[in-house]
Amino acid sequence: MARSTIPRLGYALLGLLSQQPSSGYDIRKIFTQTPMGSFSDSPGAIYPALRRLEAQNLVRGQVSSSGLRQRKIFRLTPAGATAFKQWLKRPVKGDDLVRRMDDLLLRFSFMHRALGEAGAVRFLKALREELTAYVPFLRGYYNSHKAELAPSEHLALESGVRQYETLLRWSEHALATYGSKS
Amino acid sequence: MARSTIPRLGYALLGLLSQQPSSGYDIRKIFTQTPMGSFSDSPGAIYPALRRLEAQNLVRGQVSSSGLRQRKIFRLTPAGATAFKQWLKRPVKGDDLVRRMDDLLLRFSFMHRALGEAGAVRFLKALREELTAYVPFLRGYYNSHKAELAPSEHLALESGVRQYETLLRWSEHALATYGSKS
DNA sequence: AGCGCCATGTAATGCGTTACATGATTAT
DNA sequence: ATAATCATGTAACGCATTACATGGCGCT
Repeated sequence: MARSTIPRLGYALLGLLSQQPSSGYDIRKIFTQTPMGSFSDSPGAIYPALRRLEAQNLVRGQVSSSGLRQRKIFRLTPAGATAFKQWLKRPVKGDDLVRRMDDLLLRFSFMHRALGEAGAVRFLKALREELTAYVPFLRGYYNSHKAELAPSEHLALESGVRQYETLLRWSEHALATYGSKS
Repeated sequence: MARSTIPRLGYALLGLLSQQPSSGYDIRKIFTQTPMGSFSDSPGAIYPALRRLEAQNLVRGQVSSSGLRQRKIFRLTPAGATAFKQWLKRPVKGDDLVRRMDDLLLRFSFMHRALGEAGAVRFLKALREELTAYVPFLRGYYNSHKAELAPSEHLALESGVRQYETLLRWSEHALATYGSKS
Protein backbone atom coordinates (compact mmCIF):
# COMPACT_ATOMS: atom_id res chain seq x y z
CA MET A 1 0.00 0.00 0.00
CA ALA A 2 1.33 3.35 -1.04
CA ARG A 3 4.62 1.62 -1.55
CA SER A 4 5.14 2.80 -5.08
CA THR A 5 7.25 5.87 -5.66
CA ILE A 6 5.57 9.16 -6.48
CA PRO A 7 7.10 10.92 -9.47
CA ARG A 8 7.74 14.60 -9.91
CA LEU A 9 4.44 15.20 -11.64
CA GLY A 10 2.60 13.43 -8.85
CA TYR A 11 3.99 15.78 -6.24
CA ALA A 12 3.22 18.77 -8.42
CA LEU A 13 -0.38 17.63 -8.53
CA LEU A 14 -0.50 17.04 -4.79
CA GLY A 15 0.85 20.53 -4.25
CA LEU A 16 -1.64 22.19 -6.54
CA LEU A 17 -4.54 20.24 -5.08
CA SER A 18 -3.43 21.09 -1.57
CA GLN A 19 -3.91 24.75 -2.44
CA GLN A 20 -7.07 24.40 -4.45
CA PRO A 21 -9.24 21.38 -5.26
CA SER A 22 -9.26 21.19 -9.03
CA SER A 23 -10.21 19.15 -12.04
CA GLY A 24 -7.76 17.71 -14.51
CA TYR A 25 -8.67 20.46 -16.90
CA ASP A 26 -7.91 23.13 -14.33
CA ILE A 27 -4.47 21.60 -13.88
CA ARG A 28 -3.92 21.56 -17.58
CA LYS A 29 -4.71 25.25 -17.80
CA ILE A 30 -2.23 25.99 -15.05
CA PHE A 31 0.50 24.10 -16.86
CA THR A 32 -0.30 25.80 -20.16
CA GLN A 33 -0.65 29.30 -18.84
CA THR A 34 1.87 29.81 -16.10
CA PRO A 35 5.50 29.94 -17.10
CA MET A 36 6.44 28.11 -13.92
CA GLY A 37 5.21 24.75 -15.01
CA SER A 38 7.86 22.94 -16.90
CA PHE A 39 5.26 20.22 -16.95
CA SER A 40 3.45 18.84 -19.90
CA ASP A 41 -0.12 20.00 -20.24
CA SER A 42 -1.01 16.93 -22.22
CA PRO A 43 -4.06 15.02 -21.02
CA GLY A 44 -2.14 11.80 -21.48
CA ALA A 45 0.13 12.90 -18.67
CA ILE A 46 -2.30 14.49 -16.26
CA TYR A 47 -5.32 12.23 -16.22
CA PRO A 48 -3.39 9.00 -15.72
CA ALA A 49 -1.33 10.68 -13.01
CA LEU A 50 -4.49 11.71 -11.16
CA ARG A 51 -5.84 8.19 -11.41
CA ARG A 52 -2.63 6.77 -10.03
CA LEU A 53 -2.79 9.13 -7.08
CA GLU A 54 -6.39 8.13 -6.56
CA ALA A 55 -5.45 4.45 -6.68
CA GLN A 56 -2.84 5.16 -3.99
CA ASN A 57 -5.50 6.87 -1.94
CA LEU A 58 -3.66 10.17 -1.98
CA VAL A 59 -6.37 12.12 -3.74
CA ARG A 60 -10.07 11.58 -4.22
CA GLY A 61 -12.13 12.84 -7.11
CA GLN A 62 -15.82 13.50 -7.13
CA VAL A 63 -17.91 14.38 -10.12
CA SER A 64 -19.61 17.72 -9.64
CA SER A 65 -23.04 17.81 -11.21
CA SER A 66 -23.69 21.38 -10.13
CA GLY A 67 -22.60 22.80 -13.44
CA LEU A 68 -24.13 20.89 -16.30
CA ARG A 69 -20.70 20.17 -17.63
CA GLN A 70 -18.98 17.11 -16.46
CA ARG A 71 -16.24 18.02 -14.03
CA LYS A 72 -14.33 15.81 -11.70
CA ILE A 73 -12.87 17.69 -8.78
CA PHE A 74 -9.92 16.17 -6.97
CA ARG A 75 -9.05 16.80 -3.35
CA LEU A 76 -6.19 15.61 -1.17
CA THR A 77 -6.90 12.83 1.26
CA PRO A 78 -5.26 12.95 4.69
CA ALA A 79 -2.77 10.37 3.43
CA GLY A 80 -2.07 12.60 0.46
CA ALA A 81 -1.45 15.61 2.67
CA THR A 82 0.97 13.56 4.76
CA ALA A 83 2.88 12.26 1.75
CA PHE A 84 3.11 15.76 0.36
CA LYS A 85 4.51 17.22 3.55
CA GLN A 86 7.02 14.41 3.88
CA TRP A 87 8.24 15.19 0.41
CA LEU A 88 8.65 18.83 1.33
CA LYS A 89 10.60 17.91 4.43
CA ARG A 90 13.13 15.71 2.69
CA PRO A 91 16.70 16.79 3.36
CA VAL A 92 18.52 18.61 0.58
CA LYS A 93 21.29 16.35 -0.68
CA GLY A 94 24.23 17.43 -2.78
CA ASP A 95 23.14 15.05 -5.48
CA ASP A 96 19.86 16.93 -5.83
CA LEU A 97 21.70 19.99 -7.07
CA VAL A 98 23.09 18.21 -10.08
CA ARG A 99 20.24 16.03 -11.17
CA ARG A 100 17.10 17.26 -9.46
CA MET A 101 17.31 21.02 -9.23
CA ASP A 102 13.82 21.34 -10.68
CA ASP A 103 12.43 19.26 -7.87
CA LEU A 104 14.06 21.48 -5.30
CA LEU A 105 12.53 24.63 -6.70
CA LEU A 106 9.18 22.97 -7.07
CA ARG A 107 9.36 21.93 -3.45
CA PHE A 108 10.35 25.38 -2.35
CA SER A 109 7.50 27.03 -4.21
CA PHE A 110 5.04 25.01 -2.12
CA MET A 111 7.01 25.35 1.06
CA HIS A 112 5.62 28.50 2.59
CA ARG A 113 1.96 27.63 2.29
CA ALA A 114 2.45 24.09 3.51
CA LEU A 115 5.09 24.45 6.20
CA GLY A 116 5.14 28.14 6.95
CA GLU A 117 8.06 30.48 7.18
CA ALA A 118 10.08 28.20 9.46
CA GLY A 119 10.00 25.40 6.90
CA ALA A 120 10.94 27.70 4.05
CA VAL A 121 13.88 29.12 5.96
CA ARG A 122 15.10 25.68 6.98
CA PHE A 123 15.03 24.59 3.37
CA LEU A 124 16.82 27.69 2.15
CA LYS A 125 19.58 27.32 4.67
CA ALA A 126 20.16 23.71 3.65
CA LEU A 127 20.15 24.69 0.00
CA ARG A 128 22.55 27.55 0.57
CA GLU A 129 24.89 25.23 2.40
CA GLU A 130 24.95 22.72 -0.44
CA LEU A 131 25.44 25.45 -3.01
CA THR A 132 28.22 27.01 -0.99
CA ALA A 133 30.07 23.72 -1.19
CA TYR A 134 29.21 22.92 -4.78
CA VAL A 135 29.95 26.23 -6.51
CA PRO A 136 33.67 26.29 -5.67
CA PHE A 137 33.94 22.64 -6.62
CA LEU A 138 32.40 23.34 -10.00
CA ARG A 139 34.46 26.48 -10.46
CA GLY A 140 37.56 24.47 -9.65
CA TYR A 141 36.69 21.83 -12.19
CA TYR A 142 36.10 24.59 -14.70
CA ASN A 143 39.45 26.23 -14.04
CA SER A 144 41.46 23.06 -14.16
CA HIS A 145 39.88 21.78 -17.35
CA LYS A 146 39.21 24.80 -19.48
CA ALA A 147 42.53 24.49 -21.26
CA GLU A 148 41.60 21.14 -22.80
CA LEU A 149 38.11 22.11 -23.84
CA ALA A 150 36.79 23.32 -27.16
CA PRO A 151 35.45 26.87 -26.97
CA SER A 152 31.81 25.88 -26.91
CA GLU A 153 32.45 23.17 -24.31
CA HIS A 154 34.25 25.68 -22.21
CA LEU A 155 31.41 28.19 -22.57
CA ALA A 156 28.72 25.61 -21.86
CA LEU A 157 30.49 24.72 -18.66
CA GLU A 158 30.77 28.36 -17.75
CA SER A 159 27.05 28.67 -18.27
CA GLY A 160 26.54 25.94 -15.70
CA VAL A 161 28.84 27.64 -13.22
CA ARG A 162 26.99 30.92 -13.64
CA GLN A 163 23.67 29.22 -13.15
CA TYR A 164 24.74 27.79 -9.83
CA GLU A 165 26.28 31.07 -8.76
CA THR A 166 22.99 32.75 -9.54
CA LEU A 167 21.19 30.19 -7.44
CA LEU A 168 23.55 30.74 -4.55
CA ARG A 169 23.02 34.48 -4.67
CA TRP A 170 19.29 33.91 -4.97
CA SER A 171 19.24 31.70 -1.89
CA GLU A 172 21.04 34.40 0.05
CA HIS A 173 18.61 36.97 -1.22
CA ALA A 174 15.67 34.78 -0.28
CA LEU A 175 17.01 34.29 3.22
CA ALA A 176 17.50 38.01 3.55
CA THR A 177 13.90 38.53 2.50
CA TYR A 178 12.69 36.21 5.20
CA GLY A 179 15.13 37.54 7.72
CA SER A 180 14.04 41.13 7.34
CA LYS A 181 10.48 40.23 8.14
CA SER A 182 11.02 38.25 11.31
CA MET B 1 14.15 2.95 -41.00
CA ALA B 2 15.78 5.34 -38.61
CA ARG B 3 12.31 6.80 -38.30
CA SER B 4 12.16 6.49 -34.56
CA THR B 5 13.00 9.54 -32.51
CA ILE B 6 16.37 9.80 -30.83
CA PRO B 7 16.13 10.82 -27.18
CA ARG B 8 18.36 13.19 -25.30
CA LEU B 9 20.65 10.45 -24.08
CA GLY B 10 21.01 9.13 -27.61
CA TYR B 11 22.32 12.45 -28.85
CA ALA B 12 24.63 12.75 -25.90
CA LEU B 13 26.12 9.40 -26.84
CA LEU B 14 26.43 10.36 -30.50
CA GLY B 15 28.22 13.52 -29.46
CA LEU B 16 30.65 11.77 -27.18
CA LEU B 17 31.36 9.07 -29.73
CA SER B 18 31.90 11.66 -32.43
CA GLN B 19 34.76 13.04 -30.36
CA GLN B 20 36.18 9.77 -29.19
CA PRO B 21 35.23 6.16 -29.93
CA SER B 22 34.42 4.63 -26.57
CA SER B 23 33.00 1.68 -24.76
CA GLY B 24 29.91 1.78 -22.61
CA TYR B 25 32.10 1.76 -19.57
CA ASP B 26 34.04 4.78 -20.80
CA ILE B 27 30.77 6.63 -21.18
CA ARG B 28 29.72 5.66 -17.71
CA LYS B 29 32.93 7.07 -16.31
CA ILE B 30 32.34 10.33 -18.12
CA PHE B 31 28.85 10.62 -16.69
CA THR B 32 30.05 9.78 -13.19
CA GLN B 33 33.08 12.00 -13.17
CA THR B 34 32.27 15.17 -15.06
CA PRO B 35 29.84 17.57 -13.44
CA MET B 36 28.41 18.45 -16.84
CA GLY B 37 26.57 15.23 -17.38
CA SER B 38 23.17 15.40 -15.81
CA PHE B 39 22.88 11.92 -17.22
CA SER B 40 22.51 8.72 -15.37
CA ASP B 41 25.62 6.60 -15.25
CA SER B 42 23.58 3.48 -14.73
CA PRO B 43 24.37 0.57 -17.04
CA GLY B 44 20.67 0.02 -17.49
CA ALA B 45 20.48 3.35 -19.25
CA ILE B 46 23.67 3.36 -21.27
CA TYR B 47 23.97 -0.14 -22.68
CA PRO B 48 20.42 -0.34 -24.01
CA ALA B 49 20.79 3.13 -25.49
CA LEU B 50 23.94 2.07 -27.33
CA ARG B 51 22.18 -1.00 -28.67
CA ARG B 52 19.27 1.09 -29.89
CA LEU B 53 21.65 3.37 -31.74
CA GLU B 54 23.34 0.34 -33.20
CA ALA B 55 20.00 -1.08 -34.31
CA GLN B 56 19.30 2.24 -36.04
CA ASN B 57 22.66 1.99 -37.74
CA LEU B 58 23.91 5.19 -36.15
CA VAL B 59 26.80 3.62 -34.30
CA ARG B 60 28.71 0.41 -34.69
CA GLY B 61 30.47 -1.47 -31.93
CA GLN B 62 33.36 -3.83 -32.30
CA VAL B 63 34.84 -5.99 -29.61
CA SER B 64 38.48 -5.24 -29.07
CA SER B 65 40.47 -8.31 -28.17
CA SER B 66 43.75 -6.42 -27.91
CA GLY B 67 43.46 -6.05 -24.19
CA LEU B 68 42.52 -9.34 -22.62
CA ARG B 69 39.56 -7.69 -21.02
CA GLN B 70 36.39 -7.60 -22.97
CA ARG B 71 35.75 -4.18 -24.39
CA LYS B 72 33.29 -3.13 -27.03
CA ILE B 73 34.24 0.09 -28.73
CA PHE B 74 31.52 2.09 -30.43
CA ARG B 75 32.06 4.44 -33.35
CA LEU B 76 29.72 6.67 -35.31
CA THR B 77 28.57 5.47 -38.69
CA PRO B 78 28.19 8.02 -41.49
CA ALA B 79 24.43 7.95 -40.86
CA GLY B 80 25.11 8.64 -37.19
CA ALA B 81 27.32 11.60 -38.00
CA THR B 82 24.61 13.01 -40.25
CA ALA B 83 21.86 12.58 -37.66
CA PHE B 84 24.04 14.20 -35.05
CA LYS B 85 24.77 17.24 -37.18
CA GLN B 86 21.13 17.63 -38.10
CA TRP B 87 20.30 17.70 -34.44
CA LEU B 88 22.89 20.40 -33.86
CA LYS B 89 21.47 22.47 -36.70
CA ARG B 90 17.89 22.46 -35.48
CA PRO B 91 16.49 25.95 -35.09
CA VAL B 92 16.14 27.30 -31.55
CA LYS B 93 12.44 27.60 -30.77
CA GLY B 94 10.97 29.60 -27.93
CA ASP B 95 9.45 26.47 -26.54
CA ASP B 96 12.91 24.97 -26.09
CA LEU B 97 13.75 27.60 -23.50
CA VAL B 98 10.99 26.52 -21.17
CA ARG B 99 11.06 22.79 -21.48
CA ARG B 100 14.31 21.80 -23.13
CA MET B 101 17.00 24.14 -21.92
CA ASP B 102 19.23 21.21 -21.08
CA ASP B 103 19.11 20.04 -24.65
CA LEU B 104 20.12 23.45 -25.90
CA LEU B 105 23.19 23.59 -23.71
CA LEU B 106 24.10 20.02 -24.57
CA ARG B 107 23.85 20.91 -28.24
CA PHE B 108 25.94 23.99 -27.78
CA SER B 109 28.67 22.14 -25.97
CA PHE B 110 29.17 19.96 -29.04
CA MET B 111 28.69 22.76 -31.49
CA HIS B 112 32.19 24.07 -31.97
CA ARG B 113 33.89 20.78 -32.62
CA ALA B 114 31.17 19.58 -34.97
CA LEU B 115 30.18 22.72 -36.86
CA GLY B 116 32.99 25.13 -36.17
CA GLU B 117 32.86 28.70 -35.01
CA ALA B 118 30.27 29.73 -37.57
CA GLY B 119 27.80 27.16 -36.28
CA ALA B 120 28.39 28.10 -32.68
CA VAL B 121 27.86 31.79 -33.39
CA ARG B 122 24.70 31.12 -35.38
CA PHE B 123 23.31 29.12 -32.49
CA LEU B 124 24.22 31.74 -29.92
CA LYS B 125 22.58 34.50 -31.89
CA ALA B 126 19.36 32.53 -32.19
CA LEU B 127 19.46 31.73 -28.50
CA ARG B 128 20.10 35.32 -27.54
CA GLU B 129 17.17 36.42 -29.65
CA GLU B 130 14.79 33.99 -27.99
CA LEU B 131 16.04 34.94 -24.55
CA THR B 132 15.73 38.63 -25.34
CA ALA B 133 12.05 38.06 -26.04
CA TYR B 134 11.41 35.66 -23.21
CA VAL B 135 13.06 37.42 -20.29
CA PRO B 136 10.82 40.53 -20.39
CA PHE B 137 7.78 38.31 -20.80
CA LEU B 138 8.72 36.34 -17.73
CA ARG B 139 9.63 39.45 -15.79
CA GLY B 140 6.24 40.90 -16.74
CA TYR B 141 4.42 37.84 -15.51
CA TYR B 142 6.40 38.05 -12.32
CA ASN B 143 5.56 41.70 -11.75
CA SER B 144 1.88 41.35 -12.46
CA HIS B 145 1.42 38.27 -10.27
CA LYS B 146 3.72 38.69 -7.34
CA ALA B 147 1.02 40.31 -5.25
CA GLU B 148 -1.12 37.15 -5.21
CA LEU B 149 1.70 34.74 -4.53
CA ALA B 150 2.87 33.24 -1.29
CA PRO B 151 6.41 34.31 -0.38
CA SER B 152 8.06 31.08 -1.46
CA GLU B 153 6.09 30.98 -4.71
CA HIS B 154 7.14 34.50 -5.38
CA LEU B 155 10.76 33.70 -4.64
CA ALA B 156 10.74 30.53 -6.69
CA LEU B 157 9.48 32.51 -9.64
CA GLU B 158 12.14 35.10 -9.07
CA SER B 159 14.71 32.35 -9.14
CA GLY B 160 13.46 31.38 -12.58
CA VAL B 161 13.66 34.94 -13.83
CA ARG B 162 17.20 35.27 -12.53
CA GLN B 163 18.20 32.03 -14.21
CA TYR B 164 17.01 33.24 -17.58
CA GLU B 165 18.62 36.62 -17.08
CA THR B 166 21.87 34.85 -16.31
CA LEU B 167 21.53 32.85 -19.50
CA LEU B 168 20.91 35.97 -21.52
CA ARG B 169 23.97 37.64 -20.10
CA TRP B 170 25.94 34.47 -20.70
CA SER B 171 24.88 34.31 -24.34
CA GLU B 172 26.04 37.89 -24.81
CA HIS B 173 29.29 37.08 -23.12
CA ALA B 174 29.74 34.02 -25.30
CA LEU B 175 29.13 36.02 -28.45
CA ALA B 176 31.61 38.60 -27.29
CA THR B 177 34.17 35.87 -26.77
CA TYR B 178 33.70 34.64 -30.29
CA GLY B 179 33.52 38.13 -31.70
CA SER B 180 36.81 39.20 -30.22
CA LYS B 181 38.60 36.36 -31.92
CA SER B 182 37.32 36.81 -35.44
C1' DA C 1 42.13 -17.89 -1.64
C1' DG C 2 39.47 -14.10 -1.46
C1' DC C 3 38.15 -9.35 -2.12
C1' DG C 4 37.38 -5.59 -5.00
C1' DC C 5 37.31 -3.53 -9.40
C1' DC C 6 36.63 -3.78 -14.51
C1' DA C 7 33.18 -4.38 -18.02
C1' DT C 8 29.13 -5.91 -19.83
C1' DG C 9 24.73 -6.90 -19.68
C1' DT C 10 19.27 -8.32 -18.44
C1' DA C 11 14.51 -7.92 -16.11
C1' DA C 12 10.71 -5.63 -13.97
C1' DT C 13 8.42 -1.73 -13.59
C1' DG C 14 6.33 2.60 -14.38
C1' DC C 15 6.34 6.92 -16.36
C1' DG C 16 5.75 10.52 -20.12
C1' DT C 17 4.84 11.50 -24.97
C1' DT C 18 2.22 11.62 -29.06
C1' DA C 19 -1.72 10.80 -31.18
C1' DC C 20 -6.26 9.58 -31.21
C1' DA C 21 -11.09 9.68 -29.57
C1' DT C 22 -15.56 11.26 -27.54
C1' DG C 23 -19.40 14.06 -26.09
C1' DA C 24 -21.30 18.25 -24.38
C1' DT C 25 -21.59 23.37 -24.52
C1' DT C 26 -21.19 28.11 -26.03
C1' DA C 27 -20.63 31.47 -29.74
C1' DT C 28 -21.33 32.92 -34.68
C1' DA D 1 -25.78 24.72 -38.34
C1' DT D 2 -21.18 24.48 -37.50
C1' DA D 3 -17.10 25.75 -35.45
C1' DA D 4 -14.51 26.37 -31.35
C1' DT D 5 -13.93 25.37 -26.70
C1' DC D 6 -14.73 22.59 -22.49
C1' DA D 7 -13.63 18.33 -20.33
C1' DT D 8 -12.32 13.77 -20.07
C1' DG D 9 -10.20 10.06 -21.41
C1' DT D 10 -7.41 5.68 -24.03
C1' DA D 11 -3.56 3.24 -26.78
C1' DA D 12 0.98 2.52 -28.50
C1' DC D 13 5.35 3.28 -27.75
C1' DG D 14 9.81 3.95 -25.97
C1' DC D 15 12.59 5.37 -22.47
C1' DA D 16 14.87 5.62 -17.70
C1' DT D 17 15.28 3.60 -13.19
C1' DT D 18 16.45 0.14 -9.94
C1' DA D 19 18.09 -4.03 -8.97
C1' DC D 20 20.14 -8.07 -10.22
C1' DA D 21 23.60 -11.04 -12.63
C1' DT D 22 27.98 -12.61 -14.70
C1' DG D 23 32.82 -13.33 -15.57
C1' DG D 24 37.59 -11.88 -15.97
C1' DC D 25 41.35 -9.61 -13.76
C1' DG D 26 44.62 -7.55 -9.99
C1' DC D 27 46.18 -7.26 -5.60
C1' DT D 28 47.38 -9.07 -1.05
